[in-house]
Amino acid sequence: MSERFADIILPLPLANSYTYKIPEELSESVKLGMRVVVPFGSKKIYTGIVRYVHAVPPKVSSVKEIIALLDNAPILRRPQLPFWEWIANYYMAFIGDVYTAAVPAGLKLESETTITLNSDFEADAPFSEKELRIYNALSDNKPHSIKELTRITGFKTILPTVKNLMDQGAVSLSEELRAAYKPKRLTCVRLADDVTNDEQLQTIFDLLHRSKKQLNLLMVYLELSRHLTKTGSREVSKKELLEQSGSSAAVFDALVEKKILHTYSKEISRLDSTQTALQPLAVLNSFQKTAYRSLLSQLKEKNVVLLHGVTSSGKTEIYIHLIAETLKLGRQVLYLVPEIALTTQLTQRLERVFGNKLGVYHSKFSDNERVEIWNNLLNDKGYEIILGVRSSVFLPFRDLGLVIVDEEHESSYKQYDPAPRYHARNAAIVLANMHGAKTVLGSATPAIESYHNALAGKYGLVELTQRHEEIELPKVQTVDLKEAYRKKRITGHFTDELVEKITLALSNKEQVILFQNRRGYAPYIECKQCAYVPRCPHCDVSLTYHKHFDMITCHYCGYTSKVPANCPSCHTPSLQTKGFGTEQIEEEIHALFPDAKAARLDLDTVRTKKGFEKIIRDFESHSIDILIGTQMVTKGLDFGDVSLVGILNAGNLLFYPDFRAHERAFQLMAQVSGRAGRKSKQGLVVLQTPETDHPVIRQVIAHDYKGMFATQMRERHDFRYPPYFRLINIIIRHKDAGVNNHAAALIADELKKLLGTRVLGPNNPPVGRIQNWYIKHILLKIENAASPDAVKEIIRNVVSGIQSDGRFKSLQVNYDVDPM
DNA sequence: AGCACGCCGACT
DNA sequence: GTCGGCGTGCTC
Repeated sequence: MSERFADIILPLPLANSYTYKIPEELSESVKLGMRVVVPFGSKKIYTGIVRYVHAVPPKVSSVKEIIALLDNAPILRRPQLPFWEWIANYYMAFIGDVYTAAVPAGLKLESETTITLNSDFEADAPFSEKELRIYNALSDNKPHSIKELTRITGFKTILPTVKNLMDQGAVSLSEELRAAYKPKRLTCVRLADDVTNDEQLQTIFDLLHRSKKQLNLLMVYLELSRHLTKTGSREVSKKELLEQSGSSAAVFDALVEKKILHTYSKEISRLDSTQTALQPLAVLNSFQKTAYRSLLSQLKEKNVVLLHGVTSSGKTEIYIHLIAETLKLGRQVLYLVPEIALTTQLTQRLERVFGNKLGVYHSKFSDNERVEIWNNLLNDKGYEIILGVRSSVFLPFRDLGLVIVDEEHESSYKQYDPAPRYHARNAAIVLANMHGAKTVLGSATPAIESYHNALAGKYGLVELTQRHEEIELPKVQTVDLKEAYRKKRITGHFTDELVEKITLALSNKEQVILFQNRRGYAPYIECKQCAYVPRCPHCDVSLTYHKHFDMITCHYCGYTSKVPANCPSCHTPSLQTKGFGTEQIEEEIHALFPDAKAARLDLDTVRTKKGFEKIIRDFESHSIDILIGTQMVTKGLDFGDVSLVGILNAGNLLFYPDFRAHERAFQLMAQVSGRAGRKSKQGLVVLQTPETDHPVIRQVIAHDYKGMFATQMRERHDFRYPPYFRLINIIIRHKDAGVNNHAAALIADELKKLLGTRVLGPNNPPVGRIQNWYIKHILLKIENAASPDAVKEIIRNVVSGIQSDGRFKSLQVNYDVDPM
């Protein structure tokens, strides 16, 4: 039989795929989408994905062999590989980076790759010296990683020898690699088998009449297990029993010893599937019904429909009805949400209706939990609905019928930091098309692009203008910050008007949300003598002050230092904090309203999965009166008793050097305003701004999304921005500022020769140096009619031309397609 | 990404 | 005279 080869995707930022020989014994079993273990370079072993199987030997002198096949069946399903390829191509990313982002780490262990001795091995030929050394190193019967073996034996390259040993059957890859994921187990308790009726139970009670604690524990068990009621029993865990009864493990052990209780181990899902009774679908109100019907009929015509519904119009209820319809057809649903923020309240709502058909996937989950979701989906164990953030577009769906992208305007759908720089909303639409599924985009303040697509007929459009339960849209009142400062009618960052309204709300036992967009306004230290500002030694930014630790930190590279006692420049003790963030607002609130309970909701207080939920619960239960937050408070949280929302400084939002600044400012202010208002009482928004007459401010006051849209479309057209043009940002980095400038200028010149005025720059990004890498940007504005593929090809050619120039060897070039 | 190879500074 | 710094190129 002829030799077979496989092209393998490696979890590395590499442009080319690598071809390996398929060992004879695996030639029948290696299939697309399966995981294989391959050697790469002199030392490393990676878990790769089979992309193609073919008979064409690669044009290299030596072809390595696949070491092992990890799967009996592919871990990727039908459209996943083409979907990865689409992302890599559209977003100009390496497919290896897509693989890294898509598959949980537990499914692609690499550096931990370990080797174990086979206990039943019998040698039929003597070992070579090298083989023996490795064999001996493993003779403690513990798994050892390739790295460890290299260290122990002192050999430079041990892989071929390890491979020989594997071929002889002496050693094999440890099971850890195959089963990196271990199911979680839980110790449960039940009554001994021979206790079947009340009479026997009575005997046990008599037996225990001297052992009060044991009797008590037993009673708690009977209660928890509902043994005494007729309506079915439930399982009780040992942990739960001990907690509920307050008993010690000794008391428990005594009952087990007496063979009254019996323990057993149970495999449990790490993902909470609380067994609550399912609720039927809620009845839609008449506005929702109309919208729902319109949605259904438009979904027949269009693949994508935009649901534009004001805050609190009950979009979620409509989604739930759509989900139920999709499930009836036996198809799956992907429900995308921007960040963890939404999931707390939403999970409960969906779980009440769909129970354990719901799987949740978000960034705070451990890798084991991610692997569990992946495997459950892959093996069709349960999940029919996935509620998840951005990266859940990569899960192995069997048959998607519906994709919901909630708060579709949210910029957190765009990944920036590690490549691939993909937009989950747009990628989800492509994924849905690959599945033959429909997509519903939902927002109270749609992205300009989405609303444009809807008006242009590319998407369907359904508008919901009525809030449920007759909640009126809030009244928005502006306060002129400039005037307040001039007339000294301001304390810290609170104008007299805002203080007055907060006082009123608190006296009515109503809750308050204060919004402070910290971005770009982080607190920093300044010398009041010489105006010196401490800056990061590796990046072009000033350091952010953290009062809590009394340290200054760089948000780009993590550089941290103590605050110097004296100014390093003029040596006087004149350093003081400047700017303000939520931390300072919280402090001012404590000074202004010492009796009110205030809490902060921002990245610092939400680091843990519990942190966010606790703050939200405390606010829901009125343990907190005032919630101070960043954008996080805007994300779809519903609280019943918020009567007042304060926006501390709209100027921070309006004067951003970004073509989306006004759109975002409107969205943020509209969304945070939407938190105000209760049944039968109109909410109030106090909007502090340096410019009360700014068009965006006027549109926020009037709740005029369409006005904002019209203004923005004019600007986008005049200045050649999306949705009229596509943007591609080229990010050029080098350790040497001069070389970087030179290279950027050459790339821009070359591109201008080919693409003319579509090329802008090189520009200086807001932060021109990060971790000692100097950065330049070149922005391309491509008309919609042009072929994006052709443009990307031109860019790649120009850049590779420059990179092959000896002067620009260590130049780094990255791309951001559709930058946010 | 990570590792080896290769060419220039501070040490036995 | 060597050890080791990180710049550069390659990995099927």
